[in-house]
Amino acid sequence: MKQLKPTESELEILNILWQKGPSTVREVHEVLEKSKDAGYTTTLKLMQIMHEKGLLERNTDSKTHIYKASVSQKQTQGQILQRLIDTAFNGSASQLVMQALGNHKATKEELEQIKQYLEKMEGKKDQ
Amino acid sequence: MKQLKPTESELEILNILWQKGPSTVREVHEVLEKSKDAGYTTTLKLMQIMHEKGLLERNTDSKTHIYKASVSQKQTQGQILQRLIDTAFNGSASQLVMQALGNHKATKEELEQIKQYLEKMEGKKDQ
DNA sequence: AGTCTTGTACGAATTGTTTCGTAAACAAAC
DNA sequence: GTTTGTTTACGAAACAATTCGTACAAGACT
Repeated sequence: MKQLKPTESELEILNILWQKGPSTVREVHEVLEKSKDAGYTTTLKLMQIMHEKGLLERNTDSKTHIYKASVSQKQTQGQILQRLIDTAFNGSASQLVMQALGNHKATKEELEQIKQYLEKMEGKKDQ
Repeated sequence: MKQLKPTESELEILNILWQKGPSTVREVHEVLEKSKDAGYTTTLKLMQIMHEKGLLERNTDSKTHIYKASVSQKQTQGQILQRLIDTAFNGSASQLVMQALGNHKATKEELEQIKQYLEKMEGKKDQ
């Protein structure tokens, strides 16, 4: 499998497409604008490059092209985390997890959810 | 406080310095070499740039300079995670946590450690 | 002193990322 | 059918990150 490495800007776009599903450049751009200051053609160009790289697929049947992510959210997130764990967390996933929890004040419900998830994992390990 | 944003290569170097403490360029380079293919002067240049940016301090008393990280591990990790949560995890820290746990097959001990950490946090919340 | 080794400094080439101006295609509105 | 608006395409500029060649300094070793 290819090791595609989205840049920061590309990640923002991927994240939007993962949320919204297939979208036009304008739709993506309108979301992007809220958090970022860039022109329409900049977004367009980025998405064209992402298409060349294989990060996005597009349907060009109509004049207005429809783009969608061609990499899965799970897998991409996994790759990024793996790299981050290696480069900044000295290979320790649990260090990353605790740092994320500590800084971030999750709600009680979120914490509970994570705890259940942990128990499920421990259960699997014992079999 | 300034928002310093180490690049990927810079993070690798920071991570080494966080582990080893103050070190010479050669010491850092020798660790770096194991995981990466780059010449000595490349590492040197990187560390000089990091010094200019304020990411590293150095002692130039002797001919061979000694560098150390001037940003804290905790805070830097926190910033990076925050950015990552925003751009790739749609603002959800718990999504990141579960993804990290799921992909990464932590040891039983690590899982236990995280669970204890969670309980401690829940305890604090109730007060 | 002369050679060797190890180090820093500097500058430049290379590569990757981001940004946007401008032009051309196309359709809808007048 | 000409104007107006929306879209894609292309190219180049601006910026940032990475890499390394080369020169020079300093101490260590004959």
